[in-house]
Amino acid sequence: MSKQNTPSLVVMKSTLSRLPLYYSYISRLQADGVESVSSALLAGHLNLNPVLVRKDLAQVSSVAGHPRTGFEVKQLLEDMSEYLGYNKMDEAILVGVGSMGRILLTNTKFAKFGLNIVVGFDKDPYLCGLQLDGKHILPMEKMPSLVQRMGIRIGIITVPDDQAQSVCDQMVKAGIQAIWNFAFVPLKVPEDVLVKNENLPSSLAVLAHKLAMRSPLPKELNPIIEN
Amino acid sequence: MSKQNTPSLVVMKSTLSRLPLYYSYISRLQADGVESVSSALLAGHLNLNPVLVRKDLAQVSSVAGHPRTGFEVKQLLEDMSEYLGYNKMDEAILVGVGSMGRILLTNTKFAKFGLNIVVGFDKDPYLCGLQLDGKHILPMEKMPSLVQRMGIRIGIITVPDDQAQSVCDQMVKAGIQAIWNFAFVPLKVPEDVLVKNENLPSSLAVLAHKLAMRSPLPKELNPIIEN
DNA sequence: TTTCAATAGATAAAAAAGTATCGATATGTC
DNA sequence: GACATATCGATACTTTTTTATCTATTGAAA
Repeated sequence: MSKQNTPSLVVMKSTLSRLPLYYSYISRLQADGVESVSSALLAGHLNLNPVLVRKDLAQVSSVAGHPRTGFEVKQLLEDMSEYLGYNKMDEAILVGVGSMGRILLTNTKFAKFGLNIVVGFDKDPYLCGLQLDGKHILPMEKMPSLVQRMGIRIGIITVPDDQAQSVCDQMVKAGIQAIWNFAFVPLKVPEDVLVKNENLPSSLAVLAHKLAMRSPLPKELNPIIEN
Repeated sequence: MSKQNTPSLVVMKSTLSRLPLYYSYISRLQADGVESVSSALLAGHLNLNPVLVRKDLAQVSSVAGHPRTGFEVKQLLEDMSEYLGYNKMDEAILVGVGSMGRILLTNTKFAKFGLNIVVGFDKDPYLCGLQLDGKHILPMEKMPSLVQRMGIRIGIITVPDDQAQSVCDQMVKAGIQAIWNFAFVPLKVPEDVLVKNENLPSSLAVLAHKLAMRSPLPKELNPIIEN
């Protein structure tokens, strides 16, 4: 679907979560010198329905795909990059420089996905002042002013569960508009603040339950792949 | 809904992913001495629709909720525990004792959720032989025999992306039936192997896109909370 | 040049997930 | 003891997401 066909301006959340997968795979294709890609190929590789992939691509591609060859890799990557905001970097702060916080803070891969975690905060005085791969760790007190001064909109919470709500409140007060929450507690936020929870127990529940269901009946024969 | 009303034996995946949230919250209630809980209370706390919560609970609760008071906390926790398999521990191995691997390997919280990561594997000879919080780290070569000997069915992949498929293949060959994949690559597996992907870029895409949409139009007024 | 298989795009159907509504029923209040 | 009300359970409905089907078009091979 090219833009003139009035694509639905509202993107499906599910589409959105698949796009990075497409992007990642197509990037690798490009690195291998491949110049065009079909939805069938993508679907096959990602265990998805080809029609679903086609519809997803239609949402983001600025040009129609060519019958018989598919989509041009270069153009498609540009469109997806644009669409996902991988070009214009979003800046974020992170609170809680524990083990998980460190992983996120020092993971260089986020830059590729348009996220720049500019600094980490922690209440531990022994951590404050240190740097991890060039990322400063500052005391919590400095959070509000930095957020405001830099106009930062995204906050990442990687503190222990029992401190998450308090940190969340401080973030909101400082002006943070979107929170990526790695603590396994629901956060209470004002209506205009966005929260995305990352929770492993939920994922695990799905996996474990399916595995448990498996034993009695051999069931279906298609590979079951969950994102 | 009590069991006699022929509850749909197929559980919604979405229900399954919410159950741990209920469980966690209700556990805290119990710790506070609360003895019964209503779907409205749960819903309010978790930003969900009360009807949705009620339907979820109906799937797992062995007894009907009481009008006016809701569900008995003790019984409900037992039912959920049973349902989610938090009682009977699943054993798992983990491959890739890097930063992420270490978090999972040493996180004591998984035990509460019915997962026991018994050992970590790594190809780095300097890591092998060490222990992390009592969890041994062994060389990859020992993986197949251990998996077979202990009848382990779950494998966790926390290696760099470019090694994930290879590790996956080895796991499958060893007899692993379900894989929890923390690498950001799709895994090719036989049709009878279960894969659950954990991918941060997908989550990020949803968050970032919603945030981007936010700026132009102030839009809705309800808090937007994603799991 | 003609034929043909692969592919996109569009539309329709189905499945999954979530929401609204209503009557029934305990529980506490008057 | 009657009544008001919070809550459940069931049904019906809506929305979202996925899948199926059909047509047109294109590029490559015969």
